[in-house]
Amino acid sequence: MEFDARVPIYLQIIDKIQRDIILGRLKEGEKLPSVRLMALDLKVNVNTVQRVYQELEREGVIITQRGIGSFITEDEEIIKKIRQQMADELLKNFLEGMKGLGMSFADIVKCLKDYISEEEKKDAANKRPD
Amino acid sequence: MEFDARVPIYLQIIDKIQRDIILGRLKEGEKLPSVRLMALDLKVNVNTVQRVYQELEREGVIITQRGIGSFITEDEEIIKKIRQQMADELLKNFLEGMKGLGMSFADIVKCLKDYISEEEKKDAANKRPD
DNA sequence: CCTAGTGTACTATTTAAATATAACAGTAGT
DNA sequence: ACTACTGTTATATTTAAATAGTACACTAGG
Repeated sequence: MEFDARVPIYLQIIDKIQRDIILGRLKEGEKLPSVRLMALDLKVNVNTVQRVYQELEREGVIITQRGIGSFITEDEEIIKKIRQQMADELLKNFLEGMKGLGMSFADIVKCLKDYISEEEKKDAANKRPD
Repeated sequence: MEFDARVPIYLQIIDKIQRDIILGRLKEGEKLPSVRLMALDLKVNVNTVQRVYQELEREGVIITQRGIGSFITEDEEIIKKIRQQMADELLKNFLEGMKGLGMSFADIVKCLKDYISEEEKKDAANKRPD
Protein backbone atom coordinates (compact mmCIF):
# COMPACT_ATOMS: atom_id res chain seq x y z
CA MET A 1 0.00 0.00 0.00
CA GLU A 2 1.23 3.46 -0.90
CA PHE A 3 0.61 6.51 1.22
CA ASP A 4 0.05 10.13 0.35
CA ALA A 5 2.42 12.14 2.51
CA ARG A 6 -0.09 14.98 2.69
CA VAL A 7 -2.61 13.08 4.78
CA PRO A 8 -2.08 11.12 8.01
CA ILE A 9 -1.35 7.45 7.39
CA TYR A 10 -3.90 6.24 9.92
CA LEU A 11 -6.69 8.05 8.05
CA GLN A 12 -5.61 6.46 4.79
CA ILE A 13 -5.65 3.00 6.34
CA ILE A 14 -9.13 3.60 7.78
CA ASP A 15 -10.29 4.66 4.33
CA LYS A 16 -8.78 1.59 2.72
CA ILE A 17 -10.39 -0.84 5.15
CA GLN A 18 -13.79 0.82 4.82
CA ARG A 19 -13.55 0.59 1.04
CA ASP A 20 -12.58 -3.06 1.22
CA ILE A 21 -15.66 -3.73 3.31
CA ILE A 22 -17.92 -1.77 0.96
CA LEU A 23 -16.52 -3.60 -2.07
CA GLY A 24 -16.97 -6.97 -0.38
CA ARG A 25 -13.26 -7.72 -0.26
CA LEU A 26 -13.73 -7.98 3.48
CA LYS A 27 -16.85 -9.92 4.40
CA GLU A 28 -19.15 -9.29 7.34
CA GLY A 29 -17.94 -11.07 10.43
CA GLU A 30 -14.52 -11.71 8.89
CA LYS A 31 -11.48 -11.53 11.12
CA LEU A 32 -8.99 -8.79 10.44
CA PRO A 33 -5.25 -9.41 10.67
CA SER A 34 -3.87 -8.83 14.17
CA VAL A 35 -2.48 -5.36 14.82
CA ARG A 36 1.05 -6.74 14.61
CA LEU A 37 0.49 -8.59 11.34
CA MET A 38 -1.29 -5.65 9.76
CA ALA A 39 1.60 -3.41 10.86
CA LEU A 40 4.13 -5.71 9.20
CA ASP A 41 1.97 -5.94 6.11
CA LEU A 42 1.64 -2.18 5.67
CA LYS A 43 5.21 -1.54 6.89
CA VAL A 44 3.79 0.72 9.53
CA ASN A 45 4.05 0.90 13.30
CA VAL A 46 1.88 -1.24 15.56
CA ASN A 47 0.62 1.85 17.36
CA THR A 48 -0.62 3.31 14.11
CA VAL A 49 -2.66 0.21 13.36
CA GLN A 50 -3.92 0.22 16.93
CA ARG A 51 -5.18 3.73 16.38
CA VAL A 52 -6.91 2.66 13.16
CA TYR A 53 -8.68 -0.25 14.87
CA GLN A 54 -9.77 1.92 17.79
CA GLU A 55 -11.26 4.49 15.45
CA LEU A 56 -13.04 1.84 13.39
CA GLU A 57 -14.43 0.30 16.56
CA ARG A 58 -15.64 3.70 17.74
CA GLU A 59 -17.57 3.98 14.47
CA GLY A 60 -19.00 0.49 14.93
CA VAL A 61 -17.34 -0.80 11.77
CA ILE A 62 -15.35 -3.45 13.57
CA ILE A 63 -15.70 -5.24 16.88
CA THR A 64 -12.61 -5.98 18.92
CA GLN A 65 -12.25 -8.71 21.51
CA ARG A 66 -9.18 -8.61 23.67
CA GLY A 67 -7.04 -11.70 23.27
CA ILE A 68 -9.06 -12.87 20.27
CA GLY A 69 -8.99 -10.31 17.50
CA SER A 70 -10.93 -7.74 15.55
CA PHE A 71 -13.88 -8.59 13.31
CA ILE A 72 -15.90 -6.77 10.69
CA THR A 73 -19.36 -5.88 11.97
CA GLU A 74 -22.29 -7.97 10.76
CA ASP A 75 -24.57 -4.96 10.96
CA GLU A 76 -25.34 -4.13 7.34
CA GLU A 77 -26.87 -0.81 8.33
CA ILE A 78 -23.53 0.47 9.54
CA ILE A 79 -21.86 -0.58 6.32
CA LYS A 80 -24.53 1.14 4.25
CA LYS A 81 -24.14 4.18 6.44
CA ILE A 82 -20.40 4.52 5.98
CA ARG A 83 -20.79 4.01 2.24
CA GLN A 84 -23.27 6.86 2.18
CA GLN A 85 -21.00 8.99 4.37
CA MET A 86 -18.02 8.46 2.10
CA ALA A 87 -20.02 9.25 -1.05
CA ASP A 88 -21.50 12.39 0.53
CA GLU A 89 -18.09 13.54 1.62
CA LEU A 90 -16.76 13.13 -1.92
CA LEU A 91 -19.75 14.87 -3.47
CA LYS A 92 -19.60 17.75 -1.04
CA ASN A 93 -15.89 18.26 -1.50
CA PHE A 94 -16.20 18.08 -5.28
CA LEU A 95 -19.17 20.42 -5.58
CA GLU A 96 -17.86 23.01 -3.15
CA GLY A 97 -14.49 22.93 -4.85
CA MET A 98 -15.93 23.40 -8.33
CA LYS A 99 -18.36 26.10 -7.26
CA GLY A 100 -15.40 27.86 -5.67
CA LEU A 101 -13.86 27.97 -9.15
CA GLY A 102 -16.88 29.88 -10.35
CA MET A 103 -18.83 27.04 -11.95
CA SER A 104 -22.59 26.62 -12.01
CA PHE A 105 -24.21 23.24 -11.41
CA ALA A 106 -24.65 22.89 -15.17
CA ASP A 107 -20.96 23.67 -15.75
CA ILE A 108 -19.99 21.06 -13.23
CA VAL A 109 -22.08 18.31 -14.76
CA LYS A 110 -20.71 19.11 -18.19
CA CYS A 111 -17.17 19.17 -16.87
CA LEU A 112 -17.65 15.76 -15.28
CA LYS A 113 -19.13 14.26 -18.44
CA ASP A 114 -16.28 15.60 -20.55
CA TYR A 115 -13.72 14.23 -18.14
CA ILE A 116 -15.44 10.84 -18.17
CA SER A 117 -15.44 10.81 -21.97
CA GLU A 118 -11.70 11.31 -21.92
CA GLU A 119 -11.28 8.52 -19.40
CA GLU A 120 -13.36 6.16 -21.50
CA LYS A 121 -11.22 6.90 -24.53
CA LYS A 122 -8.12 6.00 -22.54
CA ASP A 123 -9.76 2.82 -21.26
CA ALA A 124 -10.73 1.77 -24.75
CA ALA A 125 -7.22 2.41 -26.02
CA ASN A 126 -5.72 0.35 -23.22
CA LYS A 127 -8.00 -2.58 -23.96
CA ARG A 128 -6.82 -3.04 -27.53
CA PRO A 129 -3.21 -1.98 -27.92
CA ASP A 130 -2.71 -4.49 -30.81
CA MET B 1 -10.58 32.65 7.45
CA GLU B 2 -11.19 29.26 9.01
CA PHE B 3 -8.79 26.37 8.68
CA ASP B 4 -9.32 22.65 8.48
CA ALA B 5 -7.00 21.10 11.04
CA ARG B 6 -6.54 18.06 8.81
CA VAL B 7 -4.59 19.88 6.12
CA PRO B 8 -1.56 22.18 6.47
CA ILE B 9 -2.53 25.83 6.83
CA TYR B 10 -0.09 27.01 4.20
CA LEU B 11 -1.74 24.78 1.59
CA GLN B 12 -5.16 26.16 2.50
CA ILE B 13 -3.92 29.73 2.13
CA ILE B 14 -2.39 28.93 -1.27
CA ASP B 15 -5.70 27.43 -2.33
CA LYS B 16 -7.62 30.48 -1.13
CA ILE B 17 -5.41 32.96 -2.98
CA GLN B 18 -5.54 30.96 -6.19
CA ARG B 19 -9.33 30.84 -5.99
CA ASP B 20 -9.50 34.58 -5.37
CA ILE B 21 -7.43 35.13 -8.50
CA ILE B 22 -9.56 32.76 -10.57
CA LEU B 23 -12.76 34.41 -9.38
CA GLY B 24 -11.39 37.86 -10.14
CA ARG B 25 -11.38 38.99 -6.52
CA LEU B 26 -7.68 39.56 -7.01
CA LYS B 27 -6.89 41.25 -10.30
CA GLU B 28 -3.89 40.69 -12.53
CA GLY B 29 -0.99 42.88 -11.47
CA GLU B 30 -2.63 43.69 -8.14
CA LYS B 31 -0.45 44.01 -5.06
CA LEU B 32 -0.90 41.46 -2.33
CA PRO B 33 -0.77 42.45 1.35
CA SER B 34 2.74 42.34 2.78
CA VAL B 35 3.70 39.10 4.52
CA ARG B 36 3.31 40.82 7.89
CA LEU B 37 -0.11 42.28 7.15
CA MET B 38 -1.39 39.05 5.65
CA ALA B 39 -0.12 37.21 8.73
CA LEU B 40 -2.01 39.58 11.03
CA ASP B 41 -5.09 39.30 8.85
CA LEU B 42 -5.16 35.51 8.89
CA LYS B 43 -3.94 35.31 12.49
CA VAL B 44 -1.08 33.20 11.32
CA ASN B 45 2.69 33.40 11.61
CA VAL B 46 4.77 35.50 9.24
CA ASN B 47 6.86 32.50 8.29
CA THR B 48 3.78 30.62 7.21
CA VAL B 49 2.77 33.44 4.86
CA GLN B 50 6.34 33.65 3.63
CA ARG B 51 6.14 29.99 2.71
CA VAL B 52 2.86 30.60 0.87
CA TYR B 53 4.31 33.45 -1.17
CA GLN B 54 7.43 31.48 -2.03
CA GLU B 55 5.36 28.57 -3.25
CA LEU B 56 3.09 30.82 -5.31
CA GLU B 57 6.13 32.50 -6.82
CA ARG B 58 7.63 29.12 -7.69
CA GLU B 59 4.43 28.37 -9.60
CA GLY B 60 4.59 31.73 -11.34
CA VAL B 61 1.29 32.87 -9.85
CA ILE B 62 2.81 35.87 -8.12
CA ILE B 63 5.94 37.90 -8.64
CA THR B 64 7.87 39.12 -5.62
CA GLN B 65 10.18 42.11 -5.50
CA ARG B 66 12.30 42.51 -2.41
CA GLY B 67 11.56 45.76 -0.64
CA ILE B 68 8.51 46.43 -2.76
CA GLY B 69 5.98 43.65 -2.45
CA SER B 70 4.33 40.73 -4.15
CA PHE B 71 2.06 41.07 -7.17
CA ILE B 72 -0.36 38.82 -9.01
CA THR B 73 1.06 37.74 -12.36
CA GLU B 74 -0.29 39.40 -15.49
CA ASP B 75 0.21 36.21 -17.48
CA GLU B 76 -3.32 34.97 -18.16
CA GLU B 77 -2.00 31.62 -19.36
CA ILE B 78 -0.70 30.81 -15.90
CA ILE B 79 -4.04 31.70 -14.35
CA LYS B 80 -5.91 29.53 -16.84
CA LYS B 81 -3.44 26.74 -16.15
CA ILE B 82 -3.92 26.74 -12.39
CA ARG B 83 -7.68 26.86 -12.84
CA GLN B 84 -7.45 23.79 -15.04
CA GLN B 85 -5.10 22.10 -12.57
CA MET B 86 -7.46 22.70 -9.66
CA ALA B 87 -10.48 21.43 -11.59
CA ASP B 88 -8.61 18.34 -12.75
CA GLU B 89 -7.48 17.63 -9.23
CA LEU B 90 -11.06 17.83 -7.98
CA LEU B 91 -12.39 15.68 -10.81
CA LYS B 92 -9.70 13.05 -10.36
CA ASN B 93 -10.17 12.86 -6.62
CA PHE B 94 -13.94 12.66 -6.98
CA LEU B 95 -13.97 10.03 -9.72
CA GLU B 96 -11.33 7.83 -8.15
CA GLY B 97 -13.09 8.05 -4.82
CA MET B 98 -16.49 7.14 -6.23
CA LYS B 99 -15.11 4.32 -8.39
CA GLY B 100 -13.43 3.01 -5.27
CA LEU B 101 -16.90 2.70 -3.76
CA GLY B 102 -17.87 0.41 -6.60
CA MET B 103 -19.68 2.88 -8.81
CA SER B 104 -19.70 2.96 -12.60
CA PHE B 105 -19.41 6.20 -14.54
CA ALA B 106 -23.17 6.16 -15.05
CA ASP B 107 -23.74 5.65 -11.31
CA ILE B 108 -21.49 8.59 -10.55
CA VAL B 109 -23.24 10.98 -12.91
CA LYS B 110 -26.62 9.98 -11.51
CA CYS B 111 -25.36 10.37 -7.97
CA LEU B 112 -24.09 13.86 -8.74
CA LYS B 113 -27.33 14.92 -10.38
CA ASP B 114 -29.38 13.64 -7.46
CA TYR B 115 -27.16 15.48 -5.02
CA ILE B 116 -27.46 18.67 -7.04
CA SER B 117 -31.27 18.35 -7.09
CA GLU B 118 -31.23 18.21 -3.32
CA GLU B 119 -28.99 21.26 -3.12
CA GLU B 120 -31.25 23.19 -5.47
CA LYS B 121 -34.25 22.38 -3.30
CA LYS B 122 -32.41 23.76 -0.28
CA ASP B 123 -31.39 26.89 -2.19
CA ALA B 124 -34.96 27.51 -3.31
CA ALA B 125 -36.23 27.09 0.24
CA ASN B 126 -33.65 29.55 1.56
CA LYS B 127 -34.61 32.18 -0.98
CA ARG B 128 -38.23 32.42 0.11
CA PRO B 129 -38.62 31.67 3.81
CA ASP B 130 -41.78 33.81 4.05
C1' DC C 1 -0.17 -24.67 34.00
C1' DC C 2 2.08 -23.13 29.95
C1' DT C 3 2.45 -21.14 25.58
C1' DA C 4 1.35 -18.63 21.53
C1' DG C 5 -1.43 -15.31 19.78
C1' DT C 6 -4.28 -11.56 20.65
C1' DG C 7 -5.41 -6.42 22.18
C1' DT C 8 -3.71 -2.61 25.30
C1' DA C 9 -0.78 0.77 27.61
C1' DC C 10 3.29 3.44 28.38
C1' DT C 11 7.54 6.02 27.57
C1' DA C 12 10.92 7.97 24.57
C1' DT C 13 12.28 9.68 20.06
C1' DT C 14 11.82 11.63 15.36
C1' DT C 15 9.76 14.54 11.95
C1' DA C 16 7.09 18.20 9.78
C1' DA C 17 4.15 22.07 10.46
C1' DA C 18 3.44 26.05 12.79
C1' DT C 19 4.79 29.51 16.05
C1' DA C 20 7.58 33.23 18.36
C1' DT C 21 11.12 36.33 17.99
C1' DA C 22 14.80 38.60 16.19
C1' DA C 23 17.88 40.13 12.90
C1' DC C 24 19.25 41.20 8.13
C1' DA C 25 18.53 43.41 3.40
C1' DG C 26 16.45 45.96 -0.32
C1' DT C 27 13.26 50.16 -1.96
C1' DA C 28 11.00 54.48 -1.94
C1' DG C 29 9.78 58.95 -0.11
C1' DT C 30 11.21 62.72 2.74
C1' DA D 1 20.90 60.27 5.66
C1' DC D 2 16.73 58.89 7.71
C1' DT D 3 12.54 56.41 8.06
C1' DA D 4 9.05 53.28 7.03
C1' DC D 5 7.79 49.97 4.37
C1' DT D 6 8.96 45.67 1.93
C1' DG D 7 10.94 40.58 1.51
C1' DT D 8 14.43 37.25 3.65
C1' DT D 9 16.90 34.45 6.88
C1' DA D 10 17.82 32.24 11.22
C1' DT D 11 17.19 30.06 15.74
C1' DA D 12 14.41 28.12 19.27
C1' DT D 13 10.00 26.16 20.79
C1' DT D 14 5.51 23.75 20.47
C1' DT D 15 2.45 20.35 18.65
C1' DA D 16 0.66 16.27 16.30
C1' DA D 17 1.74 12.20 13.72
C1' DA D 18 4.43 8.40 13.41
C1' DT D 19 7.95 5.37 15.05
C1' DA D 20 10.54 2.18 18.30
C1' DG D 21 10.58 -0.66 21.98
C1' DT D 22 8.79 -2.64 26.06
C1' DA D 23 5.64 -4.33 29.13
C1' DC D 24 1.04 -5.76 30.57
C1' DA D 25 -3.50 -8.35 30.09
C1' DC D 26 -6.74 -11.50 28.07
C1' DT D 27 -8.04 -15.98 25.46
C1' DA D 28 -7.69 -20.49 23.54
C1' DG D 29 -5.46 -24.91 22.96
C1' DG D 30 -2.40 -28.34 24.35
